[in-house]
Amino acid sequence: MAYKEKEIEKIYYSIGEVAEIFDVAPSLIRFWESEFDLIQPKKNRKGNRQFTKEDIDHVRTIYHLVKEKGFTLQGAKEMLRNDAHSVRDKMDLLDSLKKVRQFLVQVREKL
Amino acid sequence: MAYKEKEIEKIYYSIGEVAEIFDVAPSLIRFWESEFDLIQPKKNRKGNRQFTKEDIDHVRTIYHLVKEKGFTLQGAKEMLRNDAHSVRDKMDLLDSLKKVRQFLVQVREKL
DNA sequence: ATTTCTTTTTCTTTGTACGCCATGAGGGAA
DNA sequence: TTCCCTCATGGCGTACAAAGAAAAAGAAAT
Repeated sequence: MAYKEKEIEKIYYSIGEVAEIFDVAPSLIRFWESEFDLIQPKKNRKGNRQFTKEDIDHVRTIYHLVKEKGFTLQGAKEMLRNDAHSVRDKMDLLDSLKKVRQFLVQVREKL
Repeated sequence: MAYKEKEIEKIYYSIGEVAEIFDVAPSLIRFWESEFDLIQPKKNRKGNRQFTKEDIDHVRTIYHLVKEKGFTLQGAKEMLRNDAHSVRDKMDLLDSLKKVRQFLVQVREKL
């Protein structure tokens, strides 16, 4: 299982691999990179992008805002202006609040 | 000041007045009405839209999500799926959280 | 007060600019 | 062959804006 171990511990991921993770085209990853400062993968001397897990997590944040939450690119940029790291957590908190409210509404309806 | 009193207590507002409030074109208000169930102003028998203050507040919610927060129309619709009333409040809470975090980061930097 | 003319506001339908990518050319490295 | 690069161009749908017609509201004159 040495190979598998190596896979798990892989440091860099190609743009094709990243694209596959999110089921999007590589061109979209490149486009987002051109739009968002948050995405800045290293490039080897050949020019190929090398994504770390952290880079991929940044892509995940963009994906979350744009594809799941429905922000425009401009809106996503605004969201990222202050705090890039915890935006996803806060959006999830927002969802939690909505769920809590939903629950309370149901409780009230029972009374 | 009877006239002014009457103005203040006005019940219905025209689409032009509503558009002016948000500094947008009347056509945009009509378009939003066609897109969002939340906006459903009464129409007189001539067909002219008559917006109550509550209707205007619904427009304000759409404006907030689309023009200030940067949601796509689809994203805004998703936000409104569960709870139309308190979305604005929650988004403001989100902003508050961001401000609190910003403050804490600054405090940490001082140490 | 009423008629006439002009401007404003509204309506629905149709048109369109731009955001958000996708595709293609032309090429390099493994 | 396959995956990657840059740069240019293409294209589809979103998000409105414009066009055209009709009604209403002023304004001027009688």
